[in-house]
Formats: sequence, C-alpha cells, structure tokens
Amino acid sequence: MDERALLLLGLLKNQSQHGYQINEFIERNLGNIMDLKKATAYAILSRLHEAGYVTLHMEQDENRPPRKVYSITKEGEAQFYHLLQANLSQLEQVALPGDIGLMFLNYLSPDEAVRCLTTRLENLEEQLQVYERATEHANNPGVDLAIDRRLHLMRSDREWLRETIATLKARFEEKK
Amino acid sequence: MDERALLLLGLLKNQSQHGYQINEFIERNLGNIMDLKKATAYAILSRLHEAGYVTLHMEQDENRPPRKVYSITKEGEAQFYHLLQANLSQLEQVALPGDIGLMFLNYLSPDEAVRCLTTRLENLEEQLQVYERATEHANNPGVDLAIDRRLHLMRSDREWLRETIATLKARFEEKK
DNA sequence: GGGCGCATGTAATGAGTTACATGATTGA
DNA sequence: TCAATCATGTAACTCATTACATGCGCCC
Repeated sequence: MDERALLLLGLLKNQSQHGYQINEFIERNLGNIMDLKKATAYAILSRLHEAGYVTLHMEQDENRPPRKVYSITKEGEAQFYHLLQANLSQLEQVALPGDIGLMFLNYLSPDEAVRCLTTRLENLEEQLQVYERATEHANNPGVDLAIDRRLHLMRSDREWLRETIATLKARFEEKK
Repeated sequence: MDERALLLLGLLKNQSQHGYQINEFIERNLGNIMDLKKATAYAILSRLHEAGYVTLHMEQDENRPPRKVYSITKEGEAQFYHLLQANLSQLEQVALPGDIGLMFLNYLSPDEAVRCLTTRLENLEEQLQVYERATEHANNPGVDLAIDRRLHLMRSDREWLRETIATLKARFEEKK
C-alpha cells in the first residue's frame, strides 16, 4: 500500500486533482508500470484525506457531476518525502512467482520444459517490445527512469532464459 | 495463490507430509525465495483437501500431538502439472514497487537522490551475498535454478543502479 | 433511442498477515 | 521452573479486486 500512497501523493504534489482525473492519468500513462484499479484509487484517496495528508474541496462545471478535488497538505508533503526516501533506499523484495515453477522443472520431461520456457521467452519478448515502444513517447523523465530499469531487468531475464533453454536442449540432445 | 498451491502440491508430490513438516521445510530451505506464513500454509492445505487434490490421514507418535498427513491424489497430480506448465510458460508480471520512487526521483536534490540509491545499492549487495551463500549448500537442483535466476536479476539490477548513481553524480558535479 | 463519457462510490468477496490459544513433552 | 519444540489452528484485521449502482448529458 505504501507505494500506492506514494504515487497518489506524488501526483497530487504535482497538481491538485480529482479522482477521476488521477485514474485517467494512471491508466493512460502508467498502465505499463503500475496497476492500480479505480476503486482502489478512490479508496486510498479517502484514506489519505482521513489521515490529513490531503484536503478536498468540491468543484462543479455546470451540467457535469460534482468532483472532489484533492490537494496535498504540509503533512502530506512530509509523508511524501518520507515514503519517497524509504522507497528509494529500501531494497524491495520482489516476489518472483515464476521461481516456484523453476523449482519443479525436473518434474517435466526436458522437451516439455523447453517448450514451456520457450513460450515464456516469447511472452517476455512481446512485453519487451511494449516497453521499448513506451520509452519513445514517455513524457516524464522519472517515468523514463522506471521504464529504463524495467527494460534492463527484462533483458537480463531474457538472456538468462535463453541460456537456460540452451542448457536444457543440450542435455536433451545428449540423451538421444 | 496459484503459485503457493503449486509449491505445496509439489512438496506433497515428492512425499506425503503434515503441515508442520512442510512449514519447517519452507522456512529452512525456501525462506529466501518464498515467503509463505504458517497460518497461510495450513489454510491452503485445507483448501487443497476440500478441492480433492490431497487426502489426509491422521498419525500420532505417542506423547506427541496428532498430525494431519496429506498425500497428493491423482487429481492433485493433474492440477500440479497444469499449474506447473502455466507457471513456467506465463510471464509473471513482476510488480516492482521500487519503480514508483524512481518516478519521483527528481523531487529530491541530486545528493539526496544519490544517498538514497546508494543505500539501496548497499542493501542489494548484502542480499546478493545471502543468495551467493545460499547456492553453495542448496540441496535441490530446482532450487538452485531459481536462485540462479534471482542472482542473475539482482546482479543486473546492481549494474543498473551503479550506472544510474554514476549518472546522477556526474550531473551533480556538473552543477557546481 | 442507445451507448458512451463523466464522476463517484458501495458491497461482496477473497487472500494473506498478525496475534493469539492450546496443551503436552523435553532439556537446561 | 522456564523456555523451547511439536502441531494445530481460529479470529480479527487489512488490503485489493470485482461487480454493480447512480444519473446526467452528448452524439449518432
């Protein structure tokens, strides 16, 4: 939850916004690197308000539904810096669900294993292309940095996957 | 939840076990690559039993609490293979909470940013050593594979972090 | 007239964590 | 006698997701 609050506070620090606006922004610009459902965003905004990190005032264009415009407070700014430093300093423990399968790879026949990992590799390459395209028209230098890291990690994973598949194939050939 | 079920089914495929035993094994041997709380494991075992993927029979050594020993069923084996192939083939979408901070890096002064990322680098190096030591006395070739992947990814992240810090420092010097 | 866009949510569900409860035995 | 080990869980809680509800205006 911490990083979601960080994200929302960061967006509000940039400019006061209402929930719908924030959700639109996230969906359009951060869909790749963050997934945060709309209902969740609304809920977190309420929590931030309750905690005093943001204030809200209503706004209404005529003939439009009323909006709750949130603005960051002094306490919110402090919390933002606190969360930001923590987020940057701490090593996030990345859960890699894909590792569990690897643990049991030996329960598959070599060619089944190769087939599965090859599919994984294809998916990875597809995703890589998405991110490569994303860098081209990113607006924000910070977002670029985040995507750059992702690209780096994904390319490294691709490399590892290729090597692992090659090793498996070699073992497979050997057996024949 | 899928990968947790996969893990438990995999361990039970290897040998019938009771919950406590499984929890011990996970804590001792997989603590690094998986975190699964004991209460959660017990709960998942019940769910697997309800679903018919495992059977259970009671066992009791005298003077010891009774144990619920779980054994995998034919349906459980099928489910195991199904989950395994899915887990290996699909590209897991890794949530990288650390990316959110990167998005807002420009809200910190260059030297603050460098300080945070340097701390992160130190934490990363510490973790790397833990994994490097873990490979040495791993029992299982599958676990080795999973740790090998992690090492690969973490080293790549380290490299990226170093480069990023260097770039930031350069920009910092430039300004003086 | 029907569907989309705007703007907000609530309710139900599920998954996981934390903290706690139990109760016997074993070892320092 | 005090803590740890064995072995199981339950209850309360948090967090997020899904699906649904509302209601007006605009455009085809």
